[in-house]
Amino acid sequence: MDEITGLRERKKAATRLALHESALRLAAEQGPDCVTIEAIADAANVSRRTFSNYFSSKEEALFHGDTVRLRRLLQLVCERPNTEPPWTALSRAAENVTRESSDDRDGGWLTRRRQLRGHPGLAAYQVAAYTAVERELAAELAHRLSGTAVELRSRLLTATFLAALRVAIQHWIDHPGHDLLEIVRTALAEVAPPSAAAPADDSTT
Amino acid sequence: MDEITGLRERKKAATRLALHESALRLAAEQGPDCVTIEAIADAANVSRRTFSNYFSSKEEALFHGDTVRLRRLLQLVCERPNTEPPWTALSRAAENVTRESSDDRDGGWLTRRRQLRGHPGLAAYQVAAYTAVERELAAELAHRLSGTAVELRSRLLTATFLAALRVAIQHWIDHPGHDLLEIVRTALAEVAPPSAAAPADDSTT
DNA sequence: ACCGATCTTGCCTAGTCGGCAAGTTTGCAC
DNA sequence: GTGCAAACTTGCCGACTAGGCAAGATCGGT
Repeated sequence: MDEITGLRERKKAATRLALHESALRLAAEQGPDCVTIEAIADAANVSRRTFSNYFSSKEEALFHGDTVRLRRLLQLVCERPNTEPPWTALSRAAENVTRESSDDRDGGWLTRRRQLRGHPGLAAYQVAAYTAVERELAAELAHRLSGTAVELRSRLLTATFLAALRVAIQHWIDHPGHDLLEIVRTALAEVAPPSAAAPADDSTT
Repeated sequence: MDEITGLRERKKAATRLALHESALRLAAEQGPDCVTIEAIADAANVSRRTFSNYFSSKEEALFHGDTVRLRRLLQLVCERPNTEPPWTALSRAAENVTRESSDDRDGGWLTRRRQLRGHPGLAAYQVAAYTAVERELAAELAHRLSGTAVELRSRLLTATFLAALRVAIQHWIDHPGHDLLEIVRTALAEVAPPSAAAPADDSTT
């Protein structure tokens, strides 16, 4: 990708990451509602106003990680060969992004995330992160479909896929000790459309 | 159900409905961001403070209709016989709630709703309404499942079903002139798990 | 008719969101 | 290096929101 970027871009990415991690840490420690934007900004050593330059709300900062992963997922799907059937492209991309994620998650991530579990007003924002890419992902899949009602079917495929992915990750957060990749595979297989033949278990990246 | 309620309950329902409809109308007319809570409250002839007694945000008021329908859906699913396979119970309940909805929607509903289409920050709240019932619905479905990983499978089933329902309705809003019930049927059939045999087309309510 | 529960309303505080205008940092061309 | 333009940070500001609290109004049951 864009390996080398200027100093400016790197600083921006650092600030955004610092804000995101401060938000996650503080929310896990004190509860999401007790944390003010000002506290998050302070923890990241920027002004309250700068926070607003990066995120439009506490919740957006909290789920920035999810947003990044989902955009990465979209990118991976776009990079898969056009000849690949839609569901296969989705599954392979999901497996890859799952593998990638397990690398750059630090130790405290799961713990903090688990402390935010079940908070009612928060789950909404997580789902919002998923639906934000839904239309773009559906548009990409539409290229790979043929037949009637392509638009409806691509949106259904995408929505189903994202829903399964979301449930898999939530299930993993709720039940410690399982292997995320395995849960993701199980979930995707469970909701795979009949059109998608049982995927051969080769690791053709 | 609870046919006869006291005056108090009826008044509460009326104000809640008035607030909801004022919100929908004003948001469609002036754009969702330009409308203040005060304006909505004024249009419904209550104080700004009373609005907060009913809804915790503009968006919650906007999508109150969706929330009601989804809770009704949950109720219908619970009322279906326990012997019915999960996906059948879901599909039948969805068809019924769709039929019911087409009655009590006034003429301007679809028009107003279409004007809110595509607003980015708004779609998030709609999805939130769906996920609010997801866990409850999954819990009900868990009773009807057997085998391994009941929790994961019931959540997957629910998430898939709700995603399909949401996409169907959005598709109907985006593309005027189609029959909602038909779109819902098509969508549900498209994502039906292989375990659910093609449903016989009898109208056993 | 009365009382207690519940609902409405206004007041008030803390917090959020985003425009604006300095002041500062970065990228780049010379 | 120097200088300039674009982009970023920051504080200040006003409009809006969320929700606690208490006074008054309304409803339901006896």
